[in-house]
Amino acid sequence: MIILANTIELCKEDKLNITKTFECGQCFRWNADSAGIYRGIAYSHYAEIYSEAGSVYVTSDAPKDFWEYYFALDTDYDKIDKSFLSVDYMRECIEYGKGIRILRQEPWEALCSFIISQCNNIPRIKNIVSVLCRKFGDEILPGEFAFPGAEKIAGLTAEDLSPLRCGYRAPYIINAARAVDSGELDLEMLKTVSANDAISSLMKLNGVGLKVASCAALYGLCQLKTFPVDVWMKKALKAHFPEGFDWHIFGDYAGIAQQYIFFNERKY
DNA sequence: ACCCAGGCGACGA
DNA sequence: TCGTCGCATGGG
Repeated sequence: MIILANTIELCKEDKLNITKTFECGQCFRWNADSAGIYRGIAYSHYAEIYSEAGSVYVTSDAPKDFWEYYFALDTDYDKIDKSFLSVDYMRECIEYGKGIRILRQEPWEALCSFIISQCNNIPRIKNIVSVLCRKFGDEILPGEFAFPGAEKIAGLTAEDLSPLRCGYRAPYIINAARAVDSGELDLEMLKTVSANDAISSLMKLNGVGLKVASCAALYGLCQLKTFPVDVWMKKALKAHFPEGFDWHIFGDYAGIAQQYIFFNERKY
């Protein structure tokens, strides 16, 4: 039995749709039960989150401020959405994805998760991340494990990760953890530089190319200008946008446009 | 048996 | 700069 401190009303559900936000492919640690209650852990805070009667409620031991930060509730999505409407196709994407918010995930967790994501499918990514946490993360509540920090993974070998069954990605994970742990790669600092510089720094890691670096920057470094292009985005760009379309037209919040397009293409 | 999955890096042209 | 291929693993 898990005892949590308190339940808060976080915001109205027109501002935050938890199903879309958790299922749009940006995170791998939140799962709903049959009643639609999401359980997961962010920055070592376990939470239960649900929507009811027009509001989103959070039960956790973390203050409201923390969840406002995590869900980026200070960001004006209505205004940003409007800025995308110069591109015709965005109207249907925004309509379908309304209520998605780009989470401010823990930087190392985002980087590590998206290294795992390469050439993989979402259920298996979630499974590998789950085993990683259960095997190497701190048990913050009975049966609930935090994402293991880079300092923890840095002390392991690729063989130690064999229970994950993550194949050739294991050495990439170890190498990235060591770079972060040693300070050679300063993820907090990369929040403060340009999106392009952040991506370039991430791409110095073995096994981190443009796509993984873009996802780590967008989801873990608050770099909303980055626009990850994967197979789904390539498909979407080909099908719904003119030849030679340049996504930079979406400006400083291109990453949010990307999420709408991606979600509309995959149709969760 | 094949093919693919929110890719990457090495290689050859 | 471009296409091609191997890389582990598991599911359809």
